[in-house]
Amino acid sequence: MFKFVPVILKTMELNEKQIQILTVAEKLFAENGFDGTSVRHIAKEAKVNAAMISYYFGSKERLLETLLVYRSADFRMELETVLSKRNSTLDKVNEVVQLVIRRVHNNRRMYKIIHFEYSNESRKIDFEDYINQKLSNYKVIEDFIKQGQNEGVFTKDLNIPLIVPTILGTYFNFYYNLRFFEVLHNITDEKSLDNYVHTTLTQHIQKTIKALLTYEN
Amino acid sequence: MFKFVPVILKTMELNEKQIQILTVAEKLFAENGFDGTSVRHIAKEAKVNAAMISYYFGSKERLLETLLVYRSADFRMELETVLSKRNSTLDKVNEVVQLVIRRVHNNRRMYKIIHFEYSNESRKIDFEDYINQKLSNYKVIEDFIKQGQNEGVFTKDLNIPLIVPTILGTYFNFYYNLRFFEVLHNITDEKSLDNYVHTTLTQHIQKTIKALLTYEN
DNA sequence: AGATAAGTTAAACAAACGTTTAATTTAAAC
DNA sequence: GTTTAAATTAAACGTTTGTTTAACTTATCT
Repeated sequence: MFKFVPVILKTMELNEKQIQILTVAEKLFAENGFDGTSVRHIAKEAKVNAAMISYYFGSKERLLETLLVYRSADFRMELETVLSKRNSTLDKVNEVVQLVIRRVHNNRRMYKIIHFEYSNESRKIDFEDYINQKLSNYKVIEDFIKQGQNEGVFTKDLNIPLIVPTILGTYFNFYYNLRFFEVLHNITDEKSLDNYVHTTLTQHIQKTIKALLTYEN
Repeated sequence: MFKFVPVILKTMELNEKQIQILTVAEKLFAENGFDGTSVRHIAKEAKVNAAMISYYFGSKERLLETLLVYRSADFRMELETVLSKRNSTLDKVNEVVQLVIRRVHNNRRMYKIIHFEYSNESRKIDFEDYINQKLSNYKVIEDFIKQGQNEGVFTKDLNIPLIVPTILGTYFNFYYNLRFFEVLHNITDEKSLDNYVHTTLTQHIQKTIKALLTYEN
């Protein structure tokens, strides 16, 4: 008769096996792209039968959507926590940059998938959650910068919507050309990559943003 | 008996039909990814028989390699021309940024393909030309910045290899999230996109880089 | 323990993939 | 004008694709 078909709701109660599949899928999607990754490849690496993916997620596309929701946790809260601390405005800039870089570095695989699939018109993936989260985060940043401008700490002549792209872009252009930069920077393994990102790269971006925010022509 | 198989040499003599195929392929690869684009799709859009692609390029992968070589013209020369002009160091910064952005914006589709396929380990595409060109361009930039430091115009405390990623990254993070930014910036068609990139976005990046280069802690 | 639902599997499905073949048309050379 | 090579085509090749089916095992519940 009727068979049970698991439907993943907004509540997202995922069992171990589902998380296992999502983790493997994220890795393979980021490495080989969505179209470059087959359901059988995911299944093999996750040590499950290929039919389990249709069974649990409905389809390969719904698997990706589930992954994006699963990884899109509450970044806005973290952001507001940092901004509500009682330190100087310029120290807050440092902390925000550090937080953002730590966040995107941890989720770099998911972001790579988004960057590639989001501008793909033949894809029917639902990116609404991603966009709403991005807009919400932007508003927090915008408020912070306008406040800094009113305090007289930041220059008035700023293109606020382009500040976040400078932060994220520097990171991702580094990441997307990693095979080029690892030669220049002695990055040999995951650990040295983490270390480089969290020290040298973060410092470069912090300095860039502080310079931009305080630059007077 | 033996059939003629065109081999594309370093000299790259491409006939009209080959260029037609390359142009369509570039568009589709950038839109749907390498794996998301089928040979039949390219053939249909370019109005040639699908077998012509194997006939002219050997394989789908060799088609991509040919495209990359075809698009990798002499950027280094342009760069050196700008840097040899007799204007101020800070004006040169503006000109270099403008040149770089114009260049990557014109070739944004090719760069998108590279960003996605370059970090794809299952791909056997040959990126040697791209890497060598990138290294060569980096050396020119490095020399210019060190010279500016010696002149006392730029700060000594700089991470030179990360300056180019800040320029390119800002552009590409904007481009990869275009569907997000076009809402904020009133970008409706190709023309308004070009205009935005060559004025507002370029100015933002110019200011960012000048601020960074002259920033003293 | 027996009944019902959930989980798991190998096999099969049609569709799409990149590439090759062989036949034919078009162009170039003499 | 005949010959030879290049260009073009439809059809077929063998794989691989995402998904479904139906049979089976395991777990849950009364």
